[in-house]
This record gives sequence, structure tokens and C-alpha cells, in this order.
Amino acid sequence: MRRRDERKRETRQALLEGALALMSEGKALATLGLREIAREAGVVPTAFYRHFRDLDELGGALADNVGLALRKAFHEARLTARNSPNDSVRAFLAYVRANPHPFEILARERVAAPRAVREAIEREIRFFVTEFANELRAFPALASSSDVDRALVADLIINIVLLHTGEALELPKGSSTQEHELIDKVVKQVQLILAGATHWKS
Amino acid sequence: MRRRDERKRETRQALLEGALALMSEGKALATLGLREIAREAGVVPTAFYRHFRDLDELGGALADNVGLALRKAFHEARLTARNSPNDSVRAFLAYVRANPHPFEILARERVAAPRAVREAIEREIRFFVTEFANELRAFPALASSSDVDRALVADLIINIVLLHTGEALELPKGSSTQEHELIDKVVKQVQLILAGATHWKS
DNA sequence: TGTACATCAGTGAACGCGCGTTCACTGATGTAC
DNA sequence: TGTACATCAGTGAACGCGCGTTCACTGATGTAC
Repeated sequence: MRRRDERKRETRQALLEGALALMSEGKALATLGLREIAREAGVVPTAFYRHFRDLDELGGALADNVGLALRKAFHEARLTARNSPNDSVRAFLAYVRANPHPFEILARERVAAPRAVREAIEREIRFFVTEFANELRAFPALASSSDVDRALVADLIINIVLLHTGEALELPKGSSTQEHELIDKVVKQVQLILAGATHWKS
Repeated sequence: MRRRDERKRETRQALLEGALALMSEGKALATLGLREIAREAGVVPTAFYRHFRDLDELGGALADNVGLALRKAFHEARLTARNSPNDSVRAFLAYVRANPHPFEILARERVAAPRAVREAIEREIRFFVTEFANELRAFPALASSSDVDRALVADLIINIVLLHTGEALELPKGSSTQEHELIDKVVKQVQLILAGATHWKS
């Protein structure tokens, strides 16, 4: 019960990665077919049922993956740059560039996926916003703000970063100029938001 | 050639509205079928071909509709509240609530639609951002900013409003409390952005 | 260690279904005289 | 105005195709003795 279990896990992973691969070619989760995913994973269609009841269940598993990646990216960004939200954003974006797949899904399926998956993703994002709002205490200008205000700022920053993350992942592979422009824009917008946060009380 | 033409236009409209109706039930454009749309429009599947070469062409027509709605909403917001961006946002959101369909599509298909449609929508949004950036000249604190900075602020505000517009349209029909909370949040975030814009130079 | 049996991940044939698309049609509307 | 012909939006039958799902199977891996 070890070689067998491990092989099973590998096939399951192949199915998830097959779905991810198809999605990063621009296909929406809702348009993926069971046979299509099985084909991509190099497995016969019926094998799918050994791992997931149906496509919705696979969607749920993908949402979990996405949540995990988000937490990792956040953790990374936190380690890299403790005190400057500016560097945090850059570190976060660097992580995203190194692991683009889950973020494409996050940005796209967040609004487009079937309800259940969308809600799972939204839950992940909310959790992430809460965590980030706490982090913002360390930012001197926001130390004395109310929790509500910090949540507002965190929500704003994360949404804007995720939105532009989705945009960045749309860019053709070679276009690093456009990519830098986009990152500059995001960094400036985050600075602007933080500037606003220090001069604004609800 | 008048009654006939008009009837044809009506059928075309029925197809577009059928697609819109299906989409506001949560279906993504990419998952809509030709037969499904024809059924919704009360017309035989083959009649579709009298109006559109294929589903992509219908997608393009929908993108045009969306762009038009966006311009109208903007015009409305501008008329209602000339000088306060605050009231502008409220007027914009009021228009959205009165004409939700195109905005659901805008918020969702912007990231999820097939490439061609997505690009058409993105073009509309960019046009809209430019127009709004010009409007921001009238806002005293931004009168002396550079064009680039105003564009940055416009981009930020429009993206955040559109994102939450999509969120608002997800809410169940009766929940006006949540709706007001959401609107409050957006208004506050816009205020915060404007506060930031007045205290920040790139 | 060797043998006999159990498990179960992956296979491959078969099914019914809705899809997009083609085609020849029909009958109301439009045009020419 | 009336008649004879042309147009063409919408119809309905037919097609081939890929889909999700079922089922009995096989053969490698695991378990018990």
C-alpha cells in the first residue's frame, strides 16, 4: 500500500496539473471537459472517476491549490521585506512571476468560475486580506488607524495587486518592458493608496 | 424593406438579450451554446446564422453593447454630479443598479472571455479611463497634477469601482443592507484614493 | 521465503445526448410594371 | 391599384462529433498464512 498509493497521488496530481495547464492557455474552468483534462494528464477518461466525483470536485481541489499558493506568496513577501510595503509588493510580484499558474486562476476564476469555486476563492482572498490588514500595523502611518480602516486599505491594495497580476499574466512571454511598466504602475498605485491612508480617517 | 428589416433587427436584439439573460444567471460567455441562445431568444437554432457568422461575432456585438452602456453610465454620472467625485461615484453606482446586465458582463468577461472579446472590453475601459482622467482636472486637488498621475488615479478608481460593481451584482436580490455596506466601502475607498492623490507626486 | 487470494487504479467498449452546421423549404414582405 | 416575380428571415430534418457516464475487465500491487 505504498507504491500503489503514491502512483494514485501522482495521477491525481497529473489531472490537477492538466487542468491548470489548459487554464493557463486561456481556457476558463467552466469550459474544461473531463475528457480534455484526462487527455492532457495522459490518462483514459474513466480514470478521472477514481479521483474526483465530477468536475466540480476537481474545481474545489484547484481552489485549495490556489489558496495555498497565495499564502506561500504572502509568506515569501513577508520574509523578504519586513518593513516596507513597497518592497513587499515587489517581493509578492516576484513570487507571482515565478509561480504564475495559481495566480492566473485566482485573477480569472475569482469572477468567472462556477459559484462554489468562486466562493472558495473569495474565502481565501478574505482570509488573506485579514492577514495583510494585521501586517499593516507594522507600517507606522497606519499603526494608530482603526481596524476597519486598515481592513479597507488592505482590501484595496490586494484587489488592485490581484487585478494587475491577472493583467501581467496576459502579456506575451517576451515583453519584459511592458511587464516592468505594469509593475511600476502597481507599485505607484500602492504608494498612492498608502499616502491616502495616512491622510485619511473614516 | 421596412417591416422586414425591423423584424430582423428585433430578432437580432432577442439573440443578444437572450445571451445577456443567460449570462446574468451566472453563465460565462465562453460556455454559452448557439442552440441555448436561440432557445432563450425563442427562435430556431439555424436562424442564428442570419445574424451572426458564429458565437465570436455575437461576442463582439455584446462587447459593443457593454461599451455603450459604460459611456451612458459615465455621462449620467457626470450630469448628476459635476464637481464632487464622491457624488459621481454614487450616481455611477445608481446607474449601474438600474442597468445591471452590461456591468455584470464587464466585470466578469473582462478577465474571462475569449481573447477577442476581452480585448474589445479592455479597449472600452481604457477609453473610459482616459475620459475620466480628463474629468479629474475639474477636481481642484488634481488640477496641477501631471497627466500621467491623473491617469494613474483614474485607472485605480475605475478598476476598484468595476470590481466592486461585479461583487454587488453577485448579491442576492433582497439584501439591500449588504448592498449599502458595499457602496459605503467603495465610496470610502475612492475618497481614500483621492486623499492619496492630493498628497502624492510620482 | 513462497503461495494463494484480495484489492483497486487504470482500461476500453458502449450508450444516449446535445452540440454546431448544412441544406432545401416556405411563406410573408418587398419590388417592378 | 392589381398582378407577377424576387427576396430572404425563419423553419425543420439530418449529419457527424465529442461529451459525460456505465460497465465489465485486467493486471500490478498488497495482504495473510
